[in-house]
Amino acid sequence: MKPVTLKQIAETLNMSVSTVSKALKDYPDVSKKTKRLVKETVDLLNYKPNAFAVNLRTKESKTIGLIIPEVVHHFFSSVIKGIIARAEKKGYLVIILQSNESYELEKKQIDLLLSKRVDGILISLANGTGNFKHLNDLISQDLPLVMFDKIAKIVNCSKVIINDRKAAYTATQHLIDTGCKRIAHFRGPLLPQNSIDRFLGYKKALTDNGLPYDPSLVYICECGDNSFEEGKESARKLLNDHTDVDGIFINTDMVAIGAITEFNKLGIKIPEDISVVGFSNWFMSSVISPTLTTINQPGYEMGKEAFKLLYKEIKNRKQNSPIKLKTIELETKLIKRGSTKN
Amino acid sequence: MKPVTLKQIAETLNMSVSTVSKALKDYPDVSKKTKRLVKETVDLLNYKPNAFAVNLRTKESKTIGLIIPEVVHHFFSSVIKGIIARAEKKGYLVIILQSNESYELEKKQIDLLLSKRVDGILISLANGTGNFKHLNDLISQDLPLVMFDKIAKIVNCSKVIINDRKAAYTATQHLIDTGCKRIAHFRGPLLPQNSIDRFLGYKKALTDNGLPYDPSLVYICECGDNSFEEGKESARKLLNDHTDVDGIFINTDMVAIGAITEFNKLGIKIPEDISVVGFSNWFMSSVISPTLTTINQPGYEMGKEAFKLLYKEIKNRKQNSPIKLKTIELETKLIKRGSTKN
DNA sequence: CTGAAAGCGCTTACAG
DNA sequence: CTGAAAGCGCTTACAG
Repeated sequence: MKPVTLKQIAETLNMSVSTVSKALKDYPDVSKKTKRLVKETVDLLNYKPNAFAVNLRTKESKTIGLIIPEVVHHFFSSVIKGIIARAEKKGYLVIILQSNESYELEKKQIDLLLSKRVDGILISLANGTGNFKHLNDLISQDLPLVMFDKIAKIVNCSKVIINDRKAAYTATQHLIDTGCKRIAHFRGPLLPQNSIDRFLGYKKALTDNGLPYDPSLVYICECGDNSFEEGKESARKLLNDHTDVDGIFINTDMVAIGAITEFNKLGIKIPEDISVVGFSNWFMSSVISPTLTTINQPGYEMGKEAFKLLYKEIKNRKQNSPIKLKTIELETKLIKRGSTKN
Repeated sequence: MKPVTLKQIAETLNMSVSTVSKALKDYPDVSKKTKRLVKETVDLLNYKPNAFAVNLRTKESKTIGLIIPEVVHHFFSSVIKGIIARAEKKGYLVIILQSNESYELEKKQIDLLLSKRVDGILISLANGTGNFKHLNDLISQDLPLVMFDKIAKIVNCSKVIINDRKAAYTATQHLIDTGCKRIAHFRGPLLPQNSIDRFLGYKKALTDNGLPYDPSLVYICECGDNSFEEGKESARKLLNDHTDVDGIFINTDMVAIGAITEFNKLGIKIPEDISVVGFSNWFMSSVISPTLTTINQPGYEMGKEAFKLLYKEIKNRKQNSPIKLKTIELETKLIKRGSTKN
């Protein structure tokens, strides 16, 4: 059963293809009667415009690309949900690609999306990405691009972020306020901007409060991702290296939960012996024992805002309106729970 | 900067568009020299075929649609990962849509994908879906369709499933084998086939072991999804209704973790007072305390297999080969942990 | 108000 | 080995 075409509608009605097309698009210079007739026949024959032809003519696909480091991840899957919810409302579909934190893959995927002629791209950078030519190429080709969460400051496009530095400062300040004097930091992998910013916030909170900054208290993740296992391992290392640490600010809830699990196993009391603050407010952080004090990171909203920005850029480009790049900073919040003292 | 077209390549080389096109596709009747020349120029000008035109000619989009009840979900996001990994290898892109467990949305999304002319559709049914006309329509339009996890047995298409009934039987048997005599079941929402099958497996294990089946021990989720809150609530209800229950088989790990959290809070000892078995082997089940005995449900593999089946169908249809529908049943496994007696 | 025509950028059967 | 031509199914500027 071949799909019905405009031509067939035209033939059944003894009209020209142009008239049928215009009737369907409610052109004002088509008679009411014709429009009615066309619409009836379209319903009757269950006509659906051939998207391929429409794309070719309009040079639009009504599809955007999304590149994300990892799909199986509480925060990112919330972002995805926000993006596709918003996109669907505006009639856009979302092609999703996973970079696995690899720069090489990310580059290839940008190319793929480009050759598919998506109308725009949303991206959260891979941890491995330290070179931004592939992104600047997009911009010079005038393809709307919005970065979110893991961004590169030097790339000249719209962004949706949180203030990682400020949030990390707040988290660390909370540890200090609840009596911690010797505060460690699990900072995650080296490259991504948000790891850097969270580290800087941690450091600034220390020095602002007159506490010495000690690099040996900062644990870097060599494996490249923020895993449960990493949390366990860093926790063990920390106990081995230091006996006086009374607080830790951890880059990500998943890692924090790993650390807590390990501390529980080793009989370290939280928060009595060591207080812990995580980051992201993953659902699980309210479930483990003790519950985890953390920073709420609004994933769903981030997805929504990122799509909204992209949509505006696509629209402006179509109307040749000037494009003003924008960086939206979403609010974070400290969620106090059982892993820190009252 | 407009994208480069075949025509421009042809002009720079003083060739016809046809020759350039054929050279690019390595037609055997084009001279080596021409091919070389064309490929050089293509690289030089950074030519990328216009996907819209290619789609229109070949009537293929090299894109498939994926409809999934919920993105923010450990099991489903693993499936997504498996699908896009496999799809990328075969040169297919994946458009992802979320039905929010709603039949109406699911129907609309099928329509959307149809009008986008995707090459095939992968779907896991919404809990709200009790009517299958929208799916049968796809089949009668000859669009490749593969269902996974939450399927409808009566729809005549390829499927990737686990044997929910058998897995539930194993889970319940394990409770019996470890000494439980009065076993409850949190069965989740009413409609989906896998809830039904897990319930049937539970029931059969009871009767096969000479234990009475008591409907008052089966808790149905009214809210329609399997949530942490539901687990807490059902746990409370259960304690209120019954004092002699010594084991529960729970539909999903998320719900089981809710229940365990509630039991922990109320001082119920697991597994001494009540043993608990979950379903899906979510990462978190190895982290909570006590760790959760559960059934491993291979999400990533399911995604991979589902795409492989769809790919084969797409290929066969192109070659007009006969299409043989297939149902793949993936292995599940009981993972014994701390929430059941040794 | 309606329709003929051009064209989007490819692919491919056909001719030479 | 190369190229002219038709056509995929639309949209839209233009003519009448």
